[in-house]
Amino acid sequence: MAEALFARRGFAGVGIQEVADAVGLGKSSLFHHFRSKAHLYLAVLHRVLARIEERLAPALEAVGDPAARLDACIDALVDALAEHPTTARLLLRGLFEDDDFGGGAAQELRAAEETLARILGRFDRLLRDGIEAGAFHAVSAPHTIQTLVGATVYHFASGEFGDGLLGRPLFSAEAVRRRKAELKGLLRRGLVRPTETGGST
Amino acid sequence: MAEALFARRGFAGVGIQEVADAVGLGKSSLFHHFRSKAHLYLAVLHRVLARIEERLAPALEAVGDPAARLDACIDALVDALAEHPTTARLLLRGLFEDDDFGGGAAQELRAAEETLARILGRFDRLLRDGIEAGAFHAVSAPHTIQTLVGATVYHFASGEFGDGLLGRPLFSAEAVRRRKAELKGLLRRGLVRPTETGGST
DNA sequence: GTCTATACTACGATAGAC
DNA sequence: GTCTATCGTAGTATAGAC
Repeated sequence: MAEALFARRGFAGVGIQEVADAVGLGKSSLFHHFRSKAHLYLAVLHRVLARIEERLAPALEAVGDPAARLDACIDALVDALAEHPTTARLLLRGLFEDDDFGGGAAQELRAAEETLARILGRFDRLLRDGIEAGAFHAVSAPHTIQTLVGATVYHFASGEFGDGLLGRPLFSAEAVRRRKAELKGLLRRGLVRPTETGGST
Repeated sequence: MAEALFARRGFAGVGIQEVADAVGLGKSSLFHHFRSKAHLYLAVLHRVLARIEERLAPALEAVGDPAARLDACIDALVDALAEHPTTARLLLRGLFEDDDFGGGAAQELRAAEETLARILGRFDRLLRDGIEAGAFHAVSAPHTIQTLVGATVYHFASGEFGDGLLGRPLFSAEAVRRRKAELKGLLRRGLVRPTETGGST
């Protein structure tokens, strides 16, 4: 699959030939389905973003206690990223990489950017609502989003390095479960304001 | 500088020609200083890692209250990453990217990996010491390191995306100052255990 | 230590047969 | 819709003059 190749080595690091071999076609056949390499790459990226958005939608649209909503979002995001080892890497590349797509695929680029903006806009609203309601500490929403992205997307994109650090595969069921627990624990203590009724001690 | 080029577009995305033009030399002259493109890239990466280690050393070697040491490390790490816009991007690539350096530059690759391991080993010890001393909550040290890396390295590597999210340049003095404050606040509440004397409320 | 020239390969992309 | 063949460019790397 082209997705795995681009996730591992990025837009510039993968050749059309390689993709063609992986899907069992000739180079030229790929150009019949995608006008250029940039179109192919952006189509793959957008598909990943759409999948994330779909997985996150229920949790992001839920109503109720902000802290509970946040927990649900963390669970959904981690589940979405842990589903395929390629997802986080591709997403991380889309976030920080500054490839030159030549302007020919401007429409596909904007489609991906808009999907990303929709997802982040909902996270932003969740955080701001929670702060306004007094459920969260008065943090900066953008900075918290960045921390959240780093703690999830980067984590599952860290590949062999992450495996070595954890001492076990990043995508093992145990490591995924632990990631959720660690992250929710940190946020519950660090972001959620203690309620009046019943201290934690 | 080659550092800026590799930071922006990665190992595969930059050509020797481009680097040569940037430093005002001919292509062939570069091969006189570096045996191959991989050697050049890894030399750049290692230099960045060494710079980080140098900047972090004082904070990591300090003694005293674990919470204060952690704060000092956050400050030092953010300062190091904020010094040049290329540092975090190059570092992030080194962490998650899986380029094929052809095995010819195995020695340079190991040198970079060892420097990275030294830095992370010290962070690991700081966290474990703090947990053992009862100053930190009983979190997973590797997971916390991943969160920390994501919250710092990813953040300063996020480029235009981060600029847009924050509404101001990532590397502006105000944004850097805010990053430190947000991060230290999250960790003080989320990682550091409240002391017996004097609750926060 | 830097240059020109070149070898050789791979790249993205196109044309046209089937 | 897939193929073979090919174009033009750019890639890494080497050889050898200065």
